[in-house]
Amino acid sequence: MVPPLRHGNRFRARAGADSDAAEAVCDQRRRDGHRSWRVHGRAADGAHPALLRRGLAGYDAGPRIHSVPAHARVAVRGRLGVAVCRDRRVSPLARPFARASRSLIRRARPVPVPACSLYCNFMLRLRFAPSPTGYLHVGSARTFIFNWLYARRHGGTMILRIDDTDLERNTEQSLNSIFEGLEWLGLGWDEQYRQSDRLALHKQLAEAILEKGLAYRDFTPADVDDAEKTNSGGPWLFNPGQREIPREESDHRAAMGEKFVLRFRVPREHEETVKFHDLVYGEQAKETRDIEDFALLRSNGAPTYHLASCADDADLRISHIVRGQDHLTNTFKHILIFRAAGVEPPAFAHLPLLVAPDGSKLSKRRHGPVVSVTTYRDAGFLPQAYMNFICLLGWSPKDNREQLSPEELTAAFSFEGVNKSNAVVNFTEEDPFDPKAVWLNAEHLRALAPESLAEQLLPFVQRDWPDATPEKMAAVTPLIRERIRLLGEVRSVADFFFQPELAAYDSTELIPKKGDAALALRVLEEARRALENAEFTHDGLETALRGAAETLGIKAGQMFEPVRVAVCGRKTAPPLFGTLEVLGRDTCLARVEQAAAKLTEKN
RNA sequence: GGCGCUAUCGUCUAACGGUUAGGACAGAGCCCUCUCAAGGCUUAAAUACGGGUUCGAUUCCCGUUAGCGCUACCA
Repeated sequence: MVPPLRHGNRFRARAGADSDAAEAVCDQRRRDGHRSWRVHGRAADGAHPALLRRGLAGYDAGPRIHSVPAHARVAVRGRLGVAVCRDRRVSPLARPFARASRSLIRRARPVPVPACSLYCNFMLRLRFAPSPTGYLHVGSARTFIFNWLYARRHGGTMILRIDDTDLERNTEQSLNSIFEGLEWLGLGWDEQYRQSDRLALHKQLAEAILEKGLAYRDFTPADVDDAEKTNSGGPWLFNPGQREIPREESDHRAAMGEKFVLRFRVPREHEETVKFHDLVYGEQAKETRDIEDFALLRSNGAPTYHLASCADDADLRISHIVRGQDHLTNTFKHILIFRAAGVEPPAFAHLPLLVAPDGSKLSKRRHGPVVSVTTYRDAGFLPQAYMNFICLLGWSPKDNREQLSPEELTAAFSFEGVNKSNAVVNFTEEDPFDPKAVWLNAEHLRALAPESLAEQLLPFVQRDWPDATPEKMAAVTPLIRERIRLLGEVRSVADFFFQPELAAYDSTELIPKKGDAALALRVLEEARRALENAEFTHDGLETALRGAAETLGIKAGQMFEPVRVAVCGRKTAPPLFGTLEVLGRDTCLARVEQAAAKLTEKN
């Protein structure tokens, strides 16, 4: 049986003996009757000194552990920590995920640790419980993020639980896609469970509820009730006759192998109101006469979502359930289950839904890949920008800030700021991304150090030009960083840097404003001379080309235009002198000569 | 149908009884400028509707309308 919730201790993490050393040990122990576990945090070289001082390195490495090791040792590396799971021993519950976990750990990126978690709060346990029936979509991602934010904000524990009780609809592919999405977000979690590993627990709870007389067996065959249910006008509450079957008869029929659904016996003897306080929606109440006798166990013996979810939430000591508003009315049923289990219900926070521009629910079938977070990843969104955007959907820091880093989000997050009405993700068929998301991404891109931006850009460039080098990328990056909004745009903005031969362009493009082909040719010839002799730096090139314009007696703009087209193959491009500098004298001369040839050919 | 939730510019949102209803994105215009961006300035744009309560309602209450959710042996 599920033991009642017990109040744990607020745990204050302490640094190791020498708080200035590059090693901090965080030794945590907890006994709750079900398991006890300890985590050793070992901060390797370069862990953030502030964290070491607070002794947080070990604990805050937590989010980097992607399994539930009974005894895990965690190393923290880098300025803000990448954890490496040193201990391969994985608890039986997590074993199915062990392989995925290792790859996640290998590829984990450092994640900023909020300055506000001054202690680890063992009371505070949040969970994200996706069901693997599709890819991770934006709404789920937001639910995950809000859970994570709240957990990190208050030093709690973040739990990932795969809700896969519906075996028929679950797919391995979907599971992978969820992990892919979460991996990209790079936020991590502390503990991980899979519901299908815990069926015994669910059955135990069902059993206990039946024993208490709070549930009954419904022997109505699955196909019978549908017709009656829908045409009866009022709400369906229960199948007639089934509630009253005496326990002995019920036991007997079950023993004889008759199929049944285990239903919760919602109290109907007298009027009663089920109440709870929602952190977002406030006081909620519903009459028991409006709640139907919902199923706990299906006729194949499998637990329903309601049962499995509550049993696990109780067993895992979940303190706050943060989930989509589509569960708001289900919560009354869950309260009833918790009550029947003899467990104090957790706190609830329901989140407004994310909807399509026409107000309909975001769905794969109707809206396509825009609902999947991997689409954003592939287009070149930065995870922190995506997180920023998604947080602003249904939540506000209330101080007019729009651009927030993950740390700032963590520090600012609270359920008070969560809005009650659904938020529209503004996309169209031509433009699959919300313009605000794109703008935020551009902002985050520019906030990145040039070196790390170059690093992120390189894989996108290499999709088209595998030979691109990090050095070249580093040189190009400053020229384009203000001209791209998504990492993926680098391919169309910087193509001429990486392409050996320029794509074909119309030679009339070379003709400057208020000029003709003859002028263009003169400009290119003068430019060639200038480029041959110029010092190949930004300033040297500017002096040379401006001088050339003067020699020809034309405006500087008329000079630059043909050169730009000759070198870039189009009129809109990054600033000219920097571009020439990066391209180098040989390439520039060759392209200018080619352009001149193009013009003469035509005449 | 029953029950529940929600309602501020095109979109995301602020204003928890007193504001010329604020900010951001997207749009328009101007400036800057070697093109394109970035940046700066300016501009247009909202309290769903009807009743109350109040000296005063975006804000509180009621109704209408609309949208969403739940109403499954899906989650």
